[in-house]
Amino acid sequence: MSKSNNVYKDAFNRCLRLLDETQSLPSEPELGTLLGVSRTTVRSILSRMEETGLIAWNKRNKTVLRAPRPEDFFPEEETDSLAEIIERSFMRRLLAGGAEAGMQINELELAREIGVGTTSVREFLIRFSRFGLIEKRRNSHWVLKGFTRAFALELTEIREMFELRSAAAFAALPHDSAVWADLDRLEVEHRQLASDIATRFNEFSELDERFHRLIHRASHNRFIVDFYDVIAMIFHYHYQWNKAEERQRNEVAIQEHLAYIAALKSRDPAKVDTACRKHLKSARQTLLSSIPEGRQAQPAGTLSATFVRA
Amino acid sequence: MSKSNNVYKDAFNRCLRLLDETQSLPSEPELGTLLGVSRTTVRSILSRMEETGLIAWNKRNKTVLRAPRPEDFFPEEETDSLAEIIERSFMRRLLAGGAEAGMQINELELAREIGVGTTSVREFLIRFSRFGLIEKRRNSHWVLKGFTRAFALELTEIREMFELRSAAAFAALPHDSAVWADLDRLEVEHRQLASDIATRFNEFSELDERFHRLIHRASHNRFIVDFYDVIAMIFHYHYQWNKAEERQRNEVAIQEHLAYIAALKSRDPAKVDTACRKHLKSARQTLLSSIPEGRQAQPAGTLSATFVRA
DNA sequence: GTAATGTCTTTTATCGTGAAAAAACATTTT
DNA sequence: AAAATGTTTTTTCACGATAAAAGACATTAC
Repeated sequence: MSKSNNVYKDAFNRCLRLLDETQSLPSEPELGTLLGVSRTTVRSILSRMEETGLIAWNKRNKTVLRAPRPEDFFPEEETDSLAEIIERSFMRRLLAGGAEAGMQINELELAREIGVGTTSVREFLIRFSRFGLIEKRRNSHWVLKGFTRAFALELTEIREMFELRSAAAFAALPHDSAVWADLDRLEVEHRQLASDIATRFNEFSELDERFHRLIHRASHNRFIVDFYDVIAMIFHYHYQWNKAEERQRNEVAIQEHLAYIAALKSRDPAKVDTACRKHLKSARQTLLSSIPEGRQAQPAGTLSATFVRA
Repeated sequence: MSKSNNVYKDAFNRCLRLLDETQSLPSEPELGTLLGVSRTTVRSILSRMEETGLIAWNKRNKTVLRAPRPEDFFPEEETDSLAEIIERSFMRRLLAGGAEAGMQINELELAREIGVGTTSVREFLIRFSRFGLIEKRRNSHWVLKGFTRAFALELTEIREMFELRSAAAFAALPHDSAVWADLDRLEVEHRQLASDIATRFNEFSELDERFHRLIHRASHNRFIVDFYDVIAMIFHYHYQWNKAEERQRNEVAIQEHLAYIAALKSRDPAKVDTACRKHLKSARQTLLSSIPEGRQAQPAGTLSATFVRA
């Protein structure tokens, strides 16, 4: 089957949305930059749009003929990259229960169950290993370390160390730094979300990530910045997993963020430290409360073969 | 060509060295544990040893017939795993000069030059990416970030954060913890090396790694423990690269380690902090001094095609 | 009956291959 | 001549296949 053309399909869908806004599309290189793909892919997209009567295409002229209809779009599930598919599938198994620490992970079985090649699974596992949830035995299988309380505590320990340092660095940034404008914009977004919390509370997790990434970036340290990938990944699945009291949790977090932002703007190290610690403490609490120690295993019969008892 | 049998060859060589010490070899499972390989590999080894007249093998009886000769060993270079070969080759290019930040890394070219498949190179690059020296552009090539002064500073910043915390945790460990015996043994080894420094100064880097890993382990945090892989990797190549004043540097480091060990044994947090800081400071100095900012690029003609100007 | 050996099965490591996508080069248009 | 389009080449991504190595099961030895 070689390679799926999800890059093309995803870019095509995104390009369709552009059609609503304009009468004619920009040049090929410009479209490429806009969509984040090469000109080769742009031309494939344009070809199909011409074929399906969406545009008239003649050299530099790309006139929009009609608005896109739902059936013009490629199905959502065909636009995901293999890596995303594998990650989702793997995380579902990991969080579904029955995945206890010490179990073996079978590459071949995982590949079969997801319906992909072993190479993709191997590469995924290698990439995934930096999250500290799995470990490789030399010349042999992977071992699951488990999404345990210990894991959450180790993760938050580093997070707190890194964020306190980043926040201090942030507050020390010169007045003319561009980050202050970024922070102002994020503050506005926080206030907007706070006032619409009843309907939009599920938009918080995305805002949360952008806010913390901005702060971590102030460290100017690639290891700190990169570590946020681990946190983001865990929180992403954690948010999906634990919907209990989501609205209230997010409401509290927004207020903590606003206090945190105010402290940063004061540029007073002590205030920053206090606000940061307070928020990190409740973030840790939230994460820990979602990990019931001694999670019950599923009946053996329904247990997927991906994770195998050692 | 599929898979090389380097596991077998390496284990065979190690098993040859066992022959000197005993009259007869232990059971197959026991040998497997000893050599860190499966029984399948053990049996291959025994088969060959029988064929070449090294042992007489009949079921449980594995009698040594003669001492191994140099020609019995497999050549060293055939015992390396592909990952090691690729890493060495990659690092040589990286440190050889001409590899400037921003250059593109070409998987296919790298694979061709080393003489391996692209899959192995891809997997290596994914694993290697956690060291922070390269970065992947989505759907595209890898970008070299360069072994620069900035990299060294970011690395040491994290190292210092982690080691200070680990050292404090170490000193707080209960008296009956097994680590104190480990520390005592390391202290003895340090003293021995110090007295033989003239001839054995090059053995320090291995001792250095063991010492720091022991300390980091006291953090009981997988992210801290794993991060030492990054440090170890950089120092490993750094030691190979920068041989200037190696003996004197190591002599100083040993004394700092001994002071550090004494501080740990005192279990006085303030003393530990001071000794740790002092050592980390000179370690950073050493690393930084080996990175000449604005390293000169080689003439374009001799430049390997692995790294390509963007 | 425990622990070894002997045999068979499964999994991992690596390659070559081919399609998707990017990138490079050549040509045309404004 | 700068920037677009048209064309060709190269690289990345993903797969199935195969030998090495691990692991599981069956049998034998102590």
